[in-house]
Amino acid sequence: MTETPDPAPIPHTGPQGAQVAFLLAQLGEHATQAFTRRVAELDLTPAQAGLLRAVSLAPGQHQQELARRLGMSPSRFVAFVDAIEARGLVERRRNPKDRRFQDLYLAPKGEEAMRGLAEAALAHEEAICAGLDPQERIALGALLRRVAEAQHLTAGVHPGYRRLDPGRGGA
Amino acid sequence: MTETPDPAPIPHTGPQGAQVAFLLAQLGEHATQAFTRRVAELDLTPAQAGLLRAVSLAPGQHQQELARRLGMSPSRFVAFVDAIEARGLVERRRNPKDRRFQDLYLAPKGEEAMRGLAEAALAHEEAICAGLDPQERIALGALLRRVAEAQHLTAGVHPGYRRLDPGRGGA
DNA sequence: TATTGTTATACTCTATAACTATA
DNA sequence: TATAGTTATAGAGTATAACAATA
Repeated sequence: MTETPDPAPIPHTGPQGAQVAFLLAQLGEHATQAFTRRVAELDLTPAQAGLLRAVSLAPGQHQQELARRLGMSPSRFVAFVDAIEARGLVERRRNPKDRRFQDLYLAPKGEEAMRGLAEAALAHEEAICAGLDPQERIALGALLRRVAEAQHLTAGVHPGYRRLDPGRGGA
Repeated sequence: MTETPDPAPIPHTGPQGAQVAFLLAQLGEHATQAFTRRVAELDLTPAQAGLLRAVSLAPGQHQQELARRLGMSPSRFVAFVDAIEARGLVERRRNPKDRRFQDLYLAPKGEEAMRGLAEAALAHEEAICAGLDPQERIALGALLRRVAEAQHLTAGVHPGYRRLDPGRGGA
């Protein structure tokens, strides 16, 4: 009989050969989904949260610059910003020195959203780290930073924005 | 020219509030992409690798059972298996006791692919853990397992198979 | 002429739902 | 009648490429 001999689910990688790598992929996916649900309570997607944060960090960037950073095509970025602007979270302003540019600024409602996002991020961190004591969290953070550094992910690659690099479809 | 005032990229989460959670998301995405490129050298996608592994672990499961485990809809699973069967990696066999079932078995070329995947998984693990010494790898694995356990991810949720839970789009 | 932003078209991917065979 | 598998249709999401405005 077949009767599902082992009910253990199927990781995409052999747990024997790739323990840490698989755990990272699994937990990363989980963390991303959890964050997605959390910002959904603020009626935001992770990409929208990323844009608000980017604009908040450096107001006045123009669209193509932001699109490139978020890994979006310029054409997609237009509709993306349309929706956020329609909700009054960001403002487009023509750059007076070069009227081709549309510079983005945080609107008052956008700053309010940023405060909500900061709270959400804290709660998210707390939820993900549940089960670890403060020392362990520090140790884990340090190890993860080491790995990220070794992988040359020095700052941030904004997971979840791009689908797959078009130039990577090797072999 | 605007000259990109600060070259710092944009994480989707504030690095202040969510250090560990963000690192997990970032590294998980990175690990998944690296694995995707690696199995692409074997002309496989992560989902295909997952199916081969699932069939290898428990031969003779029928399609809907496998589809459910991999988080795919049955209809999508058909074309998915078609491609893998056409390449001679798996075999469909009608279950003689109940001819409605199509049971899946690994074909000889599929077993060969599994050996290649085992090698790839080892190399992948090594690449991801580069920069950590053996003790640190053990420590990191232990911490990650603790987190996974606390999140009730006891075994494996096969990241990268599903796009987003359809029932999760909460307000 | 070159570049930003925008729009329009086409394409890929996926799920929903109808259909066939078996029980 | 109910279930496994299959097929067909429709929908969402995306990128590529054409277009308009500004430099």
